[in-house]
Amino acid sequence: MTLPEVLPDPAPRRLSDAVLRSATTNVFESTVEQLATAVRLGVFARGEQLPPERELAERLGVSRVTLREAIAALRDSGLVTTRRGRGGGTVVVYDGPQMAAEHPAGGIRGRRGAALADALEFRRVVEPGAAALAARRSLAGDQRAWLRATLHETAAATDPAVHRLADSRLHLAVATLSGSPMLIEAVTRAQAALHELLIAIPVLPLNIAHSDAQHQQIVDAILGGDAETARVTMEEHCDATSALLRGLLG
Amino acid sequence: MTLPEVLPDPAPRRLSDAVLRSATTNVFESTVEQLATAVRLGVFARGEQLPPERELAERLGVSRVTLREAIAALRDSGLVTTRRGRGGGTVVVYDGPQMAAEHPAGGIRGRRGAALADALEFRRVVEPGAAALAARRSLAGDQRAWLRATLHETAAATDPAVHRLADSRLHLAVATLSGSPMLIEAVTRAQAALHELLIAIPVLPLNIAHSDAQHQQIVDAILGGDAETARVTMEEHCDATSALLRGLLG
DNA sequence: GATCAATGGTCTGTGGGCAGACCATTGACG
DNA sequence: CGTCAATGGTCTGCCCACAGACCATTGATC
Repeated sequence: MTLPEVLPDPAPRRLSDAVLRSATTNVFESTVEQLATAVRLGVFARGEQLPPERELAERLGVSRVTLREAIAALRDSGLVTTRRGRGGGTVVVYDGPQMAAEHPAGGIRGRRGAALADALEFRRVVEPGAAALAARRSLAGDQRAWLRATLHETAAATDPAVHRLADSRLHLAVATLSGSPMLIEAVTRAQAALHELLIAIPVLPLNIAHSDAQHQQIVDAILGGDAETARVTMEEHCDATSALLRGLLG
Repeated sequence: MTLPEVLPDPAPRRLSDAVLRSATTNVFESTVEQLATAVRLGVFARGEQLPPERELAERLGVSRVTLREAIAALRDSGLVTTRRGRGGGTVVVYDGPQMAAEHPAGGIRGRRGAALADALEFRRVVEPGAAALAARRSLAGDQRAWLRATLHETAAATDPAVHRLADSRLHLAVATLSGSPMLIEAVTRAQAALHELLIAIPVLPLNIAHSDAQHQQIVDAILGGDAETARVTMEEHCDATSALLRGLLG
């Protein structure tokens, strides 16, 4: 009897194998996942209040009971706290990730590693695309200011954990300014999938400086309406990140 | 009292507005949607059998009862037929879309039009990305043959409805050969969103010839490992399609 | 200081979707 | 020609999620 060999999925040869996806998980878990991701990616900043339960439940297309259970899970994880009464609500207390001191020994392999490699490739397609699209838009004054402010926060962050959070926010801001809901979702999914990996990036000052320089160029290109530069620079940015992570994937 | 004015969503200024999505629909409907889309995009060819219910249910992450209800819906729509017993199963009888004789008067506006414009932009990002990625892969012999065969079917289709179906299959095949599940899903969603629009494309022989020439170039570039040409040509291909559709969006 | 609006917290009944067992039908195969 | 494996069809009990009403707490506001 041979050992059950764990292989990555073979490349599909039939469309039906490639296209049919499962994607069904229970509502509670996906709600927890979505909220936890939003908090961990810095969509809600520390100290910021979540919307009231009734409103948030409607926005997420979920019943209030389920939303409350999800929030309770976040509370148990120490991401948020909740206070009752007028002026109360649920506020974010999350501080930024615990930066990994060491790489996971031996890398990440198998199905898990394949999913991460996939996310890296996906990201390299959608983030440059979003940057180019944002550059083609005629952005309103407050949108331009918001982008500049987000860039500045990222550059100003000294603590690695804070920098990681600000970086996510910047990338999501670029996606948001593309104005394409489908692209925003795509970038969000890529960032969410990679978040745990990105935490493990070596936080050498040189890396951060290089990354911030690219951020600056990307934002300049977007504000200057130079779509091609925005795209290419974002590609290089993604490639730089990938290179740093390549070793982690075994 | 003023009329309730229907505005497109304003561009978000806060990440939470951009990132939090609802995306909750009941399992039955999304299963119907997914299967119907697969059939209409030609993922299952006419005469082809769907996998047995037990297997398909597992692949879709859905209970067999729910899957059966979804299949019943397809049957009611005349997309498939079902026979019992050994050698039985559910067979696709769908022939291809009814090509629209005329453009919808006045174009498609409002929220619906915005979603379609979004899908066009999204497609212009993910399809060229998928083509470039496919070109970078070292494809196996049968994968190369499959791509060539799919291209040939598209070029050989004379009937507009058949051509439409083959075109979808070709684009999905390119995405599949990118090897990235996230990209495959992205392209599938773009194609699904645009399918009803693409049906309305004027089927002038000149348009089809131009489209097929681009298909040929894209496939050549992928088989030749020329990622940049594959990307650029696919971008032009998407742009050409967009231009033909622009008028439909009001 | 009294009021009350805004917010989180709880309860109840209903329905959808599930797992798993079992039934019915058909044709492939010996 | 008989068997039986493969497939669709049905039934039962269970649990999750929902809608919506109601309760409890708090602090703005007057």
